[in-house]
Amino acid sequence: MIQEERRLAVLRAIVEDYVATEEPVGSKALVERHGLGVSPATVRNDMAALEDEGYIAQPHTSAGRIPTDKGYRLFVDRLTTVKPLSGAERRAISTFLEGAVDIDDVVQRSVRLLSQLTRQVAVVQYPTLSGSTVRHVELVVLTPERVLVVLILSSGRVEQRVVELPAALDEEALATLRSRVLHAATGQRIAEAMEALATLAPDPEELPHGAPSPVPGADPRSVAAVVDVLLEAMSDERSDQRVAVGGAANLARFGDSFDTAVRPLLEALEEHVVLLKLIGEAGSGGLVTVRIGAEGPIEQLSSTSVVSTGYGPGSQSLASLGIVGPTRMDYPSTMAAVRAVAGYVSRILDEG
Amino acid sequence: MIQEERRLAVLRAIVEDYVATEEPVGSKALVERHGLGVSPATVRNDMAALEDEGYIAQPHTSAGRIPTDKGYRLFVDRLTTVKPLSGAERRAISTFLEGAVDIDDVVQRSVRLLSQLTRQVAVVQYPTLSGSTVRHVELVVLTPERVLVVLILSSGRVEQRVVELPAALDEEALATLRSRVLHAATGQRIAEAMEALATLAPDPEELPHGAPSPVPGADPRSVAAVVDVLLEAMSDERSDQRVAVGGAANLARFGDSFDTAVRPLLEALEEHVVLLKLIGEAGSGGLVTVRIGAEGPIEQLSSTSVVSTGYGPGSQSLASLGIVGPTRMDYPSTMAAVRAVAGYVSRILDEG
DNA sequence: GCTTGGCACTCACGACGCGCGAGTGCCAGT
DNA sequence: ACTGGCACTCGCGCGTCGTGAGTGCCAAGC
Repeated sequence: MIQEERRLAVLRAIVEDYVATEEPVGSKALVERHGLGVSPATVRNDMAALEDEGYIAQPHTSAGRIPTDKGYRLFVDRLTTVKPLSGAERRAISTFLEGAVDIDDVVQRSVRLLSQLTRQVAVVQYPTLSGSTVRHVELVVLTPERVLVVLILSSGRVEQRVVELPAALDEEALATLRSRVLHAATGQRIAEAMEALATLAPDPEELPHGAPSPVPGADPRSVAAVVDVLLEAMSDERSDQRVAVGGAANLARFGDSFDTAVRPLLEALEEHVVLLKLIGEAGSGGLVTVRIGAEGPIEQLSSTSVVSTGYGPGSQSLASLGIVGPTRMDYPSTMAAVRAVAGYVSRILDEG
Repeated sequence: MIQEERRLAVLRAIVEDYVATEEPVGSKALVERHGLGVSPATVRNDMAALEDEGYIAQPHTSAGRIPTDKGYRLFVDRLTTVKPLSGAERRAISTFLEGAVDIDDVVQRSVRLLSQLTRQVAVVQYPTLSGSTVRHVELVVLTPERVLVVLILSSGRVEQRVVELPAALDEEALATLRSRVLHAATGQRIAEAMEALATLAPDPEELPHGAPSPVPGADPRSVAAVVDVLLEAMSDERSDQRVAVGGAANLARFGDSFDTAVRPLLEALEEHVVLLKLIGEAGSGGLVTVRIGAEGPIEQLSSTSVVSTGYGPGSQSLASLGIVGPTRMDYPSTMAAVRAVAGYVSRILDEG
């Protein structure tokens, strides 16, 4: 075995041992637990070299070594062997997700599943609207002045709003409005649907005097109210940033460093926008992104890692899901779990 | 001042000081910080008496005293002076809740608000279905074999499900079904609506042979599918136990006793059923329930207190909301905040 | 030139001991 | 019934010290 090769083996062993024991690992323990076939002294030399290159560090002089962020990075990039999930795990995933009744349920189950599989804090973004198309729009009369607007998207998401009409619409006018809206929106992508809808309720100032109303027989103010609500629902401002979080109890396993690690993370978990930044920008199609320590966008979370990926029907990536945990985590298993859950969820979205 | 009276004053002072400083409070500090008008020695005698009766305890010999659960109980029952919210707080509550667009939004905003006002972990139950009535049911055709069922309740909640029909329904059959369903359910309370709906899709075995179908022209299997979904949506199994949680970051302020207090609480926060048991059984109509320490139903949470109350439109109590925190908390302010938020939310539900 | 055994060195950690001081309980005096 | 005085208790912080895991380096060996 060549030197360079063994050094990497040593690094891998250090990472694995440290992840398992949570304690700095020394040269002697290393050769005992892994069949390296060399003496502790040799390992010590390798460790000194690895330390020079910045892959490992010692918390204080004459203690064992722990991997640095750079060390974890190398480990993840070059030293991980794919660690397939057990059959039981795969079965658990599929049966657990099969039972979901709607998209919200899928997301909630995924969060739970992910946090249990990885024993970390799981974060799942609700599918974004922007990528999907409008499948159906329905207007339901509640009272003459109140209409329920239902928006159904190809992602499976259903948004509903109640609109207070400034002026009552009779059945006929409503039927006209319904058909115009359906014609404008159905089958379109969100952005296109929004443009088309906007023409139904033009700004009165811009309309040439005496020009025919886009929706004959209906009070323009009521039409505008309905359209506004639809546009608002589509503008994904709210839905875009919805995330589900689960497994916060796993934070208890951080054990040490409550203030430096757990507290900022707890705070971040409440800020959904921040969470999205964390797990966003994820690869898709089986590509799992790993962000180690300070590589992430948030300074306070420099002692945590993020493992995330995109998911969505087909091969598109409508949203992200992932986990947040200590840099000291079992990357191979975690990455496998994240990838598997994303895969199953994507498949379910395909079917829905 | 009579003895008995002063003893209570001493207990109140101990509670207030301990809540403020988080440290055992001694006799000398007491007379200095509160104008008790007696000497430390006298206070010591009173403290000894209070300790005999079980209201206070010392963590170890010759340390200051801290209130026991029994002490907090007496404090809450007899010694709290109503502590009205500041004008700024009242304004913050109302403007923050005004902006809500639907019932989910109201709940989420309430959680956030509560956790910020009290600096504790806030829990808000989504309004229960059982107390409310059916306002509207709509059937929307997606494809000939798929129908979207929308259920709108007086509580403002909207449930929607997609039904796969075993056999296609034509427009006419669907119209018939729609009118029958509306007739059976609209305006009824949930339980009544469920009974009425059940008659629309009777068990074929029980139906006398040749009897007319309740919904002529529609395939009974498809009718059954739609009715089943409606029944399921109404059976509140899912909605009943939905809760929103917020302010977990405030757990960081527990400081000491991570394992005994924070960990079990974190675990409980994930179990919505457990949470409901915690904040449930709450008084309504301005009555705030306080559960101190081991008074609660959950053994592991014996060092936490729960302050909760019911809320809902009118004076009914559709659901509960409250906070969970250390037994050492500022009860007067917390109770005021919980009561105020419940009041505002109830009023918003009235208007909706 | 890598590897290995040997050896002196370092330093975190837990145990032990000690003095301080806040706080108590009790008693005698008013 | 309250108060001042006084002896007593005991947790806490602090410095000391021994232990042992682990290191770095060197000289010998393959």
